[in-house]
Amino acid sequence: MSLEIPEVVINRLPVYARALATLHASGETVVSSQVLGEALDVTPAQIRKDLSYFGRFGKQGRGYNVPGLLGKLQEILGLDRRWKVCVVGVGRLGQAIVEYGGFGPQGFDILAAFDADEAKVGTCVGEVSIRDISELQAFLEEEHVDIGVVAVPASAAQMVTDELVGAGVKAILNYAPTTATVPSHVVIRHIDPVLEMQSMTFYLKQRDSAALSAEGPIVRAPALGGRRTASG
Amino acid sequence: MSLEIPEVVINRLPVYARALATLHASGETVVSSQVLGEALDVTPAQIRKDLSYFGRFGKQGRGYNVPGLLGKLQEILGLDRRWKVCVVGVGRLGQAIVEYGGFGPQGFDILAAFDADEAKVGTCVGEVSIRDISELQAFLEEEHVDIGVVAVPASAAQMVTDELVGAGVKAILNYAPTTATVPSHVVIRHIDPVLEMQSMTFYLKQRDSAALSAEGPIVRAPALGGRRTASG
DNA sequence: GCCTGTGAAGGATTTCACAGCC
DNA sequence: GGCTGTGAAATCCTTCACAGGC
Repeated sequence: MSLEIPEVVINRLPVYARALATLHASGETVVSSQVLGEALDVTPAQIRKDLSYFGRFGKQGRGYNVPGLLGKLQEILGLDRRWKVCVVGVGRLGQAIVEYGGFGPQGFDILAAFDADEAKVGTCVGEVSIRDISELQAFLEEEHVDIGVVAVPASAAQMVTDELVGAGVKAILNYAPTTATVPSHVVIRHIDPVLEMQSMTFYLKQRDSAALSAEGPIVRAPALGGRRTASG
Repeated sequence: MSLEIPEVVINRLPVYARALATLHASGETVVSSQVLGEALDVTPAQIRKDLSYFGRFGKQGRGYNVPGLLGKLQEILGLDRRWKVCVVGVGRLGQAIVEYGGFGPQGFDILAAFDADEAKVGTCVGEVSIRDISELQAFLEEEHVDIGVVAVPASAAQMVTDELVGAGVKAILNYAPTTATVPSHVVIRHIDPVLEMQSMTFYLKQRDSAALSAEGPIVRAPALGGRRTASG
């Protein structure tokens, strides 16, 4: 056992899981790789190959049991438990993240938020209290926080990231518009709508100029958005 | 001429451009692929190869001229002009997007926002007025909107996406937690922090269980966040 | 000496195509 | 007949390594 699993495969699993949850909610009990693939713009072969890294979940002639496969994927991804999250930076963006109701139902608990602004410290955003950034390290270690969310200005992002890593956080979601780097034993993902737009304009530009001339590079068609992603 | 350019390459260009802008702002005038790569966690060979799709921008023995390469990348990506954006859905998320100040300085003008809620129509978020969703099609065609941002509930995302595509929008940034699909002549990117977290937990789980047993699949180390989609 | 640009090599990922089973 | 699971083939992407130029 113990095959090497490509990261691209891991990134697609939550997408499959989400689609299965939707099917499940609407009462579907079986789905084929064909049908699932059409909904997600992925080839059926890719879905089957991806799943085959982890086991044999389907039935020939029928397809996959929806709740069954959903459960397996949740188990594989570690979504059958809850994870501790903290947010660093409570500006507009950080506030929106803390107030966004989408993390809790998916198993991610935002335990606390941190900021350097004295005026904010001690207040709350929703249920989450804002603490002084100087307490970050101690809190992370005491609470065994799993995921750190970075929502500070670009200029502070690497420093905050280093602090999170220093305190043993193993996964970071970076909303700051800069590339923070981490040691190889830590996972980091970047969310940046501007970068997404800036790569799309390349294709918009192609199309524009194609109307006028036959110049410019030819371009392959994209699939499965972003990162991504990659985004993405 | 006219080589096929991989999408992964296009997705990295904005990352390079952003790093160059930062270097430029701090007064640097030249940079080598080595140094740029260290800052971004990308191999120097990859940077050189990526750039080589578009031309020869460096000087042997020295590296790249920072403002020069930055300008070239902006030109390649179409960032030397402004783009028209509209936002569909003005809930909490849509509001945060419209109020976020980061798009304007990068050349993206949010012209309008649309919502189905009668109570919101006619009001403003910052400088942007909220219009009735029924006016979407007419507005898009009249204003030649380039990019549509989807910030509606998952259940409405595909319908809104189809409307955008139907009115000729060629690029879509989807914030809804669902996979909307588009015809191949349209580009779409998805932004979903929950999916990003859900793929990171896979690695967190690995680490946890690795401490207890030698079981579970071995995993390859990731690089360059997101996008992954990015995804991003 | 240092660094780019790039063919060629090596690896990774996707797709094909079909045996096997329901 | 329909569909999975999977080796093999094909494609795509990254890395190597070095010629060429500053």
